[in-house]
Amino acid sequence: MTDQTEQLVKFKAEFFKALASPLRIRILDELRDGELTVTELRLRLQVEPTNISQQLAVLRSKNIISGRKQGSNIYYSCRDPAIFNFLDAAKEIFNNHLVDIKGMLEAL
Amino acid sequence: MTDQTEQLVKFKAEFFKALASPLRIRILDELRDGELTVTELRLRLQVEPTNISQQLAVLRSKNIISGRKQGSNIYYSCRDPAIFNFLDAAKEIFNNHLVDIKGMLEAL
DNA sequence: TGCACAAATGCGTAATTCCTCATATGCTAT
DNA sequence: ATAGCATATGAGGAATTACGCATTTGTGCA
Repeated sequence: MTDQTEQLVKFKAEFFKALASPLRIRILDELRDGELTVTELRLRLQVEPTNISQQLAVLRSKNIISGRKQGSNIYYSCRDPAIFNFLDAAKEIFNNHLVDIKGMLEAL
Repeated sequence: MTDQTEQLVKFKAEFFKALASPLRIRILDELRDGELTVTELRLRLQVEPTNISQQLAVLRSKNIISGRKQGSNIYYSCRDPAIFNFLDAAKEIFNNHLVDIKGMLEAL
């Protein structure tokens, strides 16, 4: 395995890790329709602003979102709409058969 | 947010978490061309068999791979080829602009 | 039965992650 | 300047994860 391939695999893993959090997925889902501030996110998701900030920092560090500063607010948005396709593709895989969603729903 | 949506988000996160490991990604890449045993995987990846077994257990627990027992060997394979499309889709996103691959390659 | 190999499991430790609290920075308006 | 809001950052604890080692289970063969 070459160094470059190894680096690429690491980057892939980092990318997946960035998505591997319920709160971060919910944040990204909220950003589907456009940019939002921390305050708006916190109101919609009912989560501590500090927590929102930290998860945004994770997504920022992986270049998944970016912030536009205006006044005392920062408007966050997704850098690449392909991310949303990606999240939806995950759902497709669930629907296929990977996860026993049927069992999950029945258990509720 | 309904309970069902919340559960779905958790499942998504779990799924991404399963992919968020360089070793697990490498294992899946090896399984692209067909099933392999732990021994074959360990020889190809140069990793302790225990470690391989553990990562296979993670992938198994998320229903991403499954094992077929034959004699004293267990042949592992990916349950859904869509997984590979999924991994490749991640690469597409990198190529777009999410991760600064160019900088990464130059740093080598 | 006993031995050798394949694979899984349990345990211990170091590292990481999530979340909360407290504090700091930056902007706005008075 | 000072007060107040928006956001970020740092420290801490609880929970989770990764990896190595030792042990166990299961299979095939002498």
